[in-house]
Amino acid sequence: MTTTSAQRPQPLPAPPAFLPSFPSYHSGLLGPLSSLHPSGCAQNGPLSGLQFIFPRASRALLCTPSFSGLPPILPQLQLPNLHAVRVQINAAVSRGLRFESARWLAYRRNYLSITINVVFDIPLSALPTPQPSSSPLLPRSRQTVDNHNFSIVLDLRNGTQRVVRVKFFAVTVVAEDEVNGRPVDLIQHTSKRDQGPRRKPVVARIRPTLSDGRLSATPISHPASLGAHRLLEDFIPMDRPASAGSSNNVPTASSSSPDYTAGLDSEHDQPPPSFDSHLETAEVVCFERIQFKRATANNGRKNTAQQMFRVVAILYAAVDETECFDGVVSNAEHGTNGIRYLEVQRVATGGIMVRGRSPGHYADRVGGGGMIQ
DNA sequence: CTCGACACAAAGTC
DNA sequence: AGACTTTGTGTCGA
Repeated sequence: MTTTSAQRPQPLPAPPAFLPSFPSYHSGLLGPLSSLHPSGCAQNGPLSGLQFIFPRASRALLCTPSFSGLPPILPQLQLPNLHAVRVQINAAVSRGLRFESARWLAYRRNYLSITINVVFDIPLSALPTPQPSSSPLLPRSRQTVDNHNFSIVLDLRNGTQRVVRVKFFAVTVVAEDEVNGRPVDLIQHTSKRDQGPRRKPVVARIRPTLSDGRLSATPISHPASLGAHRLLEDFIPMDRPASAGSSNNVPTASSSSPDYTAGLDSEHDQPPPSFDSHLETAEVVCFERIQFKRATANNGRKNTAQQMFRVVAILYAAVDETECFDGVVSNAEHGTNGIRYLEVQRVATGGIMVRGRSPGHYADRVGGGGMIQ
């Protein structure tokens, strides 16, 4: 049976037309400020878990759940002069979620876009030389970490500590069960969707920006702005060096490169961690074409526990693996070329209900959202 | 029931 | 304006 336009439900409804009347923030680190980003994106939220981004020009109003973080436990990030660094991860689900019946709702087969940037809160007076003078015309909030060395204080098994130099920073996005924290697979498609490979979101290098005690001055920007590193076609294999001419605009995945397209195709193998091998780093990383691999259980069923997932953005500090051999490291990933990724901080959304079937399946149910079984 | 695959069609882009 | 691309989702079989 063919699908007619009359049968085909409308795409995602317009996000809520109301706006929060007061500003609030991504994490507890932030102070009060309503800001206008250089990109032209003002940002407010959350209001009852809502966060709004107002993109430049005529793009539709975006709507994202707010991400919140727990205080980092270990390791501690610091400057060479031992000045501690506060970290803020700004993350947004800039596409793919609806807010319906007072909860966030996703469809397993619809794409999510997740945008991340990272701000280090450091008094500029605490920065050792060289000061970030390479960009004197940029606002302070746009200055990056490039000219500075950061270190991680690593606890060792013998009870002492070691200061380990950070080679670079990286972020990734994962999902988990809201209640028990068990991992929930995310998959990333290429533009070929079903015809192309699928795999876990990569661990992508990122260049944090610096804030002089004004973390909220650098909100997340829309991925279309600021030259965000858009991980659209980012299917470069872990061990293949990035070519100098590689471009994110050129699809790199194809059926002729099967060696790195296995990804999640095998249900029997746990997919290995994937690491973005781009030498280029960006201040904003956007993971696009992300899907939940499975739906939540008991969607809308009465008298059953509604399972919820959450999206988690993680910041890693990449260090030399040889310096971690006797370290007490709980959350870390092994990279390639002797790199170890130590988790610095993570932020997560609240619960998201993920529907596994088409919207039409739910449309004629009571309340438009509940499966009554 | 769930999930992957195939398919159609609307909207966006070139 | 038309072709092509992208993506939401209807449907079906395993």
